[in-house]
Amino acid sequence: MPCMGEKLGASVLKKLIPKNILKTKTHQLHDIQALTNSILNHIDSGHFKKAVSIVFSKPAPFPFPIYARLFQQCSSERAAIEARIVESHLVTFNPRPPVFLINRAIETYGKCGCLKDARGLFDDRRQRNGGTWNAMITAYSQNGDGENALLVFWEMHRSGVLANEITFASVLGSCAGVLDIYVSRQVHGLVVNYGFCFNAILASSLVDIYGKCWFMDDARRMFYEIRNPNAISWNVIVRRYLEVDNYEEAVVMFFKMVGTNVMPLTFTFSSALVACSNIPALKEGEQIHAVAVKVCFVKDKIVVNSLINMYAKCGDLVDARRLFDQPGSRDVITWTSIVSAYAACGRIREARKLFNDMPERGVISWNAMLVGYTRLFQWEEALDFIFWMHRETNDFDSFSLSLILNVCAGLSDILLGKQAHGFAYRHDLHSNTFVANAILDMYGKCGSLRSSRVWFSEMGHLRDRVSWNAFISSYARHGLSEKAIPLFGKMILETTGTELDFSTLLAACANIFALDEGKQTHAYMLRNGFNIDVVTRGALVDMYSKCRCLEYAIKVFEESSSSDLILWNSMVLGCAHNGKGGEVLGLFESMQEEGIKCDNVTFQGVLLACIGEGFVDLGKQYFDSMSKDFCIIPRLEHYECMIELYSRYGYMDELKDFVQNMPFHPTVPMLTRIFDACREYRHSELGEWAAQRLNEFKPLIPFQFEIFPDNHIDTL
DNA sequence: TTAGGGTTAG
Repeated sequence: MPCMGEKLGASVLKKLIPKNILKTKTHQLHDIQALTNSILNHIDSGHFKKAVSIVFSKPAPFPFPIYARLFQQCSSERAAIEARIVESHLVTFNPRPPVFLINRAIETYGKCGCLKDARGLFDDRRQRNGGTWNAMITAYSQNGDGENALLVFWEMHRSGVLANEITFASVLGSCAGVLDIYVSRQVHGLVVNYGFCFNAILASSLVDIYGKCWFMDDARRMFYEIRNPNAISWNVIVRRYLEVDNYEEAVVMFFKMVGTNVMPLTFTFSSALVACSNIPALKEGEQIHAVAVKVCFVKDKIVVNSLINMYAKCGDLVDARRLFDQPGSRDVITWTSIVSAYAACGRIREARKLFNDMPERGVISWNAMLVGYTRLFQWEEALDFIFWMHRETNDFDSFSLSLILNVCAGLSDILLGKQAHGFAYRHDLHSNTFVANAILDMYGKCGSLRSSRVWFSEMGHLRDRVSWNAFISSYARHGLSEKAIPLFGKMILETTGTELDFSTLLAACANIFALDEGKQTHAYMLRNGFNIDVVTRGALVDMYSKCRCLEYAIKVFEESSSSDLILWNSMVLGCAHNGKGGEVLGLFESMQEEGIKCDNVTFQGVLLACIGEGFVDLGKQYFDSMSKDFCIIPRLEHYECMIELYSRYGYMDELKDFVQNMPFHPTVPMLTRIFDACREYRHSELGEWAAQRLNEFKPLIPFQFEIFPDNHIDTL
């Protein structure tokens, strides 16, 4: 029953409004209500575009929440056309739409990548509040236009509009894109002034920015200012340490994170495992594996793939294989990881068997096999593989092409090399620095100094220190050191005097044993007050050692107390090449005492020292401890050293045992060395075996195949 | 109502 008041009100209304108008209005209201319901039903049943298609069926405004809902749908579906329809309806039937809906529209356009539409709405100054500024800054920031985001932010700041935490989140995101440290520091100052520096999101963004700018001290300081770092904060610090190549610290931070009971993200696991792979740090990798088991991440494909890689790179192929063999889904990355694991450590047959079984292959899978062949100098097999690759796929990238050029260089096949050069040219890969240097190296190793010269000149701005070294080495290889000397002048002109360039120059001197020029360079640096950093010092040690001036090399080395591995390796190899085996072993001991982690180069020096000094048993001990104690997979050169060690001192039984248990077939130089040793020490059984294997090698196949069937462009 | 990090293979 309606009450008296309602009855009275209704009768007054009836008297005031003419009967027909009231009827129309009521009708319209009913219509809009029906249409609104219909729109909402369409959205709820997943037919959002159908909902938008009927908005103009009645010439009247909707309640504001309906527009908000429609914009929200447009955002999540990235539907630009629909967004324009909704905005058009909004402004047509609402002469002054509320600011919050304008902000929604700007956000929606931002999400759809329509920055011009967003800016059009933003530029109507009559309707703006703080949210409008935020929406515009976010729109630019999310579309990778950090510069404009920052410009709008400075305009906002100048206009006296107060920023909030959301504003800074977008602004800092833009700083991370622009990577301008001066601007970033100014924004950091404002975050502090506004009192937002305890906001974990903003502080994590600052950690991210400093890390991306390689200011890790600032990043670390910022990180420790976060009261309760969350999973993203930890993820940022681990990732940033990884990307500045500070792998140890990335691993340390991962374990600190685990200690605080914050659940690591998949991203964090993969970053920490990559860091372990690069050190390499097997024990820590195993501990991360244990954490992954504990928090039930071992079913995650990315974590499993990262674990396989970690085990493989740390030399634990057994565990890598165990993970690969366990039931669960494998993808192309899982397969490529295991193929690469076998190929990289010389077990090329097993790698190939797995490769043949792959359900699908990507360019990286092909490249991984090719890396295996080239590391073992199996040029013929590599070439067959390239032919097969060419038949099966068109997917070649700059990495494949660099490897193909290495194979051409290994085979000294300039015709094939020129075809590869033509292929690079046609596919616009020749301007990639790696490819360009591989082309230069190929011409040098194939003996075409003229082509080297032309290509070196064409490389122009692409030239780097690798190019200079490759170019100058090709002169040295041709016994034309004198002709290389005038190049130094040009090189100095081109690479205007930073320490890095001096190290290039010194490396070039070392390559051609130009002691005088090396000394002059050293003197020039001292006279002109150039800082001798660790890289230059390594180059000086290397140059003096190669030029048989070990006394100077030691002096330069001893002037520094650096623990840089490359510098120590330069000294180790320098002593090894100058027949100072005792000093090498002394340096190796000092490295252990000072906690400097050895790598494969150090062990090469150590094994060379054992050869020089006749320490056969000790050499074997060092060889075994490489993988056992140092997680370093022996490379071809280490196997060569062991063969030389046994051959030179007549340890024929040990030689036989060693050679027949190698994870790959011996190369021609290895077989030749074994054969010679067998003749010298009269070991007919092994000698016959070596001779038989040598006879199996056919002479190099003369050029008869067309890898790249199109006409090649001979740019030279 | 609106922010941050961004994955593994050569």
